[in-house]
Amino acid sequence: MQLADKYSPENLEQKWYDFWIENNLFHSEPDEREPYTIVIPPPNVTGMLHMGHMLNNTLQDVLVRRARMQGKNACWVPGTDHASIATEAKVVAKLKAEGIDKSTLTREEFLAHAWEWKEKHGGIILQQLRKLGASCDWERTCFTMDEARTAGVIKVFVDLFRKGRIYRGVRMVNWDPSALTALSDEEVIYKESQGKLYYLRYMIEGSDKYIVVATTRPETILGDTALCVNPNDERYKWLPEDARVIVPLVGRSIPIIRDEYVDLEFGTGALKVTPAHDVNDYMLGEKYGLESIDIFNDNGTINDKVGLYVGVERFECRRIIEGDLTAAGLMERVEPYTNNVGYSERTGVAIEPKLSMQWFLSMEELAKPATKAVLEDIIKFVPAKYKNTYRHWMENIKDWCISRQLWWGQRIPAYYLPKGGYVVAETAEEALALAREKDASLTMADLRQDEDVLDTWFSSWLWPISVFDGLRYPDNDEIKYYYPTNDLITGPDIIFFWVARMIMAGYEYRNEKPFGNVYFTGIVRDKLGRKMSKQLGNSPDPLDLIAKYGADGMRVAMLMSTSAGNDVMFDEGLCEQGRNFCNKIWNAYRLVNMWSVDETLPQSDACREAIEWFDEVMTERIARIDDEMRQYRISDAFMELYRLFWDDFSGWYLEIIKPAYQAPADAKTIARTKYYFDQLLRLLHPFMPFVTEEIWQDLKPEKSCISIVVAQQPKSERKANEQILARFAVAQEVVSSIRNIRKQKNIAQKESITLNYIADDNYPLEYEAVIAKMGNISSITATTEKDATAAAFMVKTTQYFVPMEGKIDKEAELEKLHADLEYLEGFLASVMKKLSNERFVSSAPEKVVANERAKQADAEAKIAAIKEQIKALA
RNA sequence: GGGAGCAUAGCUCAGCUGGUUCAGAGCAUCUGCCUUACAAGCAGAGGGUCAGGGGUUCGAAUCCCUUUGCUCCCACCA
Repeated sequence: MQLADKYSPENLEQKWYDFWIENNLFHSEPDEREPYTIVIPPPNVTGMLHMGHMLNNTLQDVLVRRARMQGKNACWVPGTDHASIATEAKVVAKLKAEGIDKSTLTREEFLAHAWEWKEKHGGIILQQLRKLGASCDWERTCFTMDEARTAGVIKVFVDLFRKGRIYRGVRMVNWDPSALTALSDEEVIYKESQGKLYYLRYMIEGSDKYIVVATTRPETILGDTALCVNPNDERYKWLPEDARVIVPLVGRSIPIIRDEYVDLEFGTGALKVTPAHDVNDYMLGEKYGLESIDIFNDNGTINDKVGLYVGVERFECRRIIEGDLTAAGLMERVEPYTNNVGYSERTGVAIEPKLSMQWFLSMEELAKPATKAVLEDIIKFVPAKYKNTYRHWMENIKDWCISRQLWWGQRIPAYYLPKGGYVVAETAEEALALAREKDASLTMADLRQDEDVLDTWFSSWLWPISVFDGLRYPDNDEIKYYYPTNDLITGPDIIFFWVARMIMAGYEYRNEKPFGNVYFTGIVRDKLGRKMSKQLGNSPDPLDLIAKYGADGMRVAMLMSTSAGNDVMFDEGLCEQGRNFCNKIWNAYRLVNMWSVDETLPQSDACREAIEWFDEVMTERIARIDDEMRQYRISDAFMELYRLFWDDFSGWYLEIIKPAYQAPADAKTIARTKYYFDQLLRLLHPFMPFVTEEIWQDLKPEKSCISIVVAQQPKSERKANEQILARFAVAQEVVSSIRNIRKQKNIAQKESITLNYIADDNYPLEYEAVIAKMGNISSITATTEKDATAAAFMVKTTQYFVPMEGKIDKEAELEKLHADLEYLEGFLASVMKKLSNERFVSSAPEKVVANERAKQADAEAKIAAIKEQIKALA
């Protein structure tokens, strides 16, 4: 077969992906084999593939493909997340662009638009994953809002409600005035923001004195219902016990309360209390029975409760009120101020703390087994440092606000009764039955279902169970077989949103961990260390990169730059390196493929030696790669393979066995070489699926096996022979020294040379044939004579001479020898210093001391040899 | 404010149980090669006070303390 001299992934990747799908190689059904399961972190249904997905899914695919090749029943379940708030925002924006306002639509009409949007844009991301080579079981594709998943969610809600874990109540929540919904604490991002600190005058009722209060939010004075000072504050001791102040502009009279909550150091030591719009003020309000005045509409404009600034947007109001306060002489001063402001994770607008009626899930009990599982390594975190983060959050866990004032999502299965009260049930029929227990006259028309939907994460947290329909059918064969899953690959940014909650759900609904290991990836950054973002425009389109460098090249780029938990500094150069590696593999195959085989040709010594050595290399590296993979040191494992293929196999092994131009190779060597190639391809396949399949199919090492996808990984079943490896390393060093001499003396590789050496019993010269081949040496001879006219070098304690026929520069040679001598004497001195230290010899382990003695002997031998060489030259 | 982590070659990082894998890899750089698999290649070279200081130890990149600089998470005093 004629192969192009450049590897071109374009057509071939699609060809093999189709081949894998046609042959159903990624599909899994429960059987007698050991299962290996990964559930994908479901991307947003309308999302687009970005670099983070590439990293995450490359890693998952490596693990899944490897497990599959280790004889496990590998199952990677793909799917998407309905992403309640993000998707709804997109649909609202799209409708707006078409001139349709969401508020003019009924719930049903809106949902029809949303589903239409989902059908059109949904799942594109899953198509994109195929380009990467992801070996997902596509038949199992799930959606967090499909029928089975929704049924599971509703069942869980009802169950938790009946267990008393879900409750409804008015609480201070994070309100998103843009999405018009409550958010959980985790969906609020705090950022430092430049603002102002306003010092306002609150006139004391019936007096011309006033108290100055510092606030960052002057517009909230509309909702002030008290002023608070610290009881220990000397500055306010003069205030009468029952003093009251007048809220500026508003004119409302409010009490002064005294509480140690107020920080004496901050501002003026006086705090305005707005129970409806600040979490801490809310607690003060509860404590002192203060009135709570909600001054905002849901969209963040001022409502008509107070009668001022009605309909004005909150930030606009702040600007206006600053002027009005100043005009009224109630503004003491304004200072620039930096403070932390919470923003909505999804819409980016400033969060408004707001009192509202929401559904909550009580977390304390759920957290207990989940905390234990991670702390005791029943679930292993990689890297382990995230255990601390997890523990801290779990031990201070707060109740989860699970209701959202949205339409896109699972509607809360609570039904309100006409005369107050409500029932919770999986279906309207069951709800009616329950309602009738309270009032037999009720009909379906009397029930009004809660308008809210559930937080997206309330479906995602069930994902490892729900993808196997283990909530509706807890005893089904699939869940029993695939659960718990093995590895979860995700980012640390969703450790609370998702990971922790899945663990809680796992214990609550399966009484078992949802996964055995969690591998946390880092964030993909650009090479300057900046987070990739649309705004910065520093995020390359992964599909463009795949088109340019091939999926394998892209995967290599991700693999080379990632270690668990560390951010990835992405550089397009890495893709290039990945592509080059594909090309290297490709060309190595071209080489092996082009040799003709002569069945009668005996195996040369060089070939025999190379095979003896490479057997040990493979044995050793396979063990090392296994070990690294076991520790999830995926990047290191890959790098090990990269060097094995490039340096050891291509750079040494193939060069040694390579026949002269157009000369045939012996059958034995070729067979072994193809065997190595097969083994290497299998090792590489999980990392680089396409190029390995392309070559493997041509190599056809195993006729009965349809694809490398389902071929088995090589195993390391014995210990590598260290002696062979060490002795070959000596030979390599000899070759390398010869290359140096060639370079120094300007002797071309084509020009053959001779080599003499002084035999050394400690290090007998081995792999002579390899040295001869690689060094292009016509004869290697043992002598006892030093050769002053030769270029000399030393490996271990053996001296080598390359005869130069007088081309030697004596002075330069001597200079070099003296430099070596000086170095060795210094080295020996440091060794001797250690060995003459009584305490070192007595307290260091025997092995270490013995090693120092060996170093001493070596150095002494070398020094003696160099001194003789100097004598011979002089 | 609380917690975690990081600092090793120009860049990205290994270095796991203190001691021959101890100062390493890949990339980049420089030099020489268009050598019949691959210039997307080959061969070679340079480059580091292991952030600073102190301690423990026979011995420290590695353990402890400290200073400095950076990152992340949590909390959210208006």
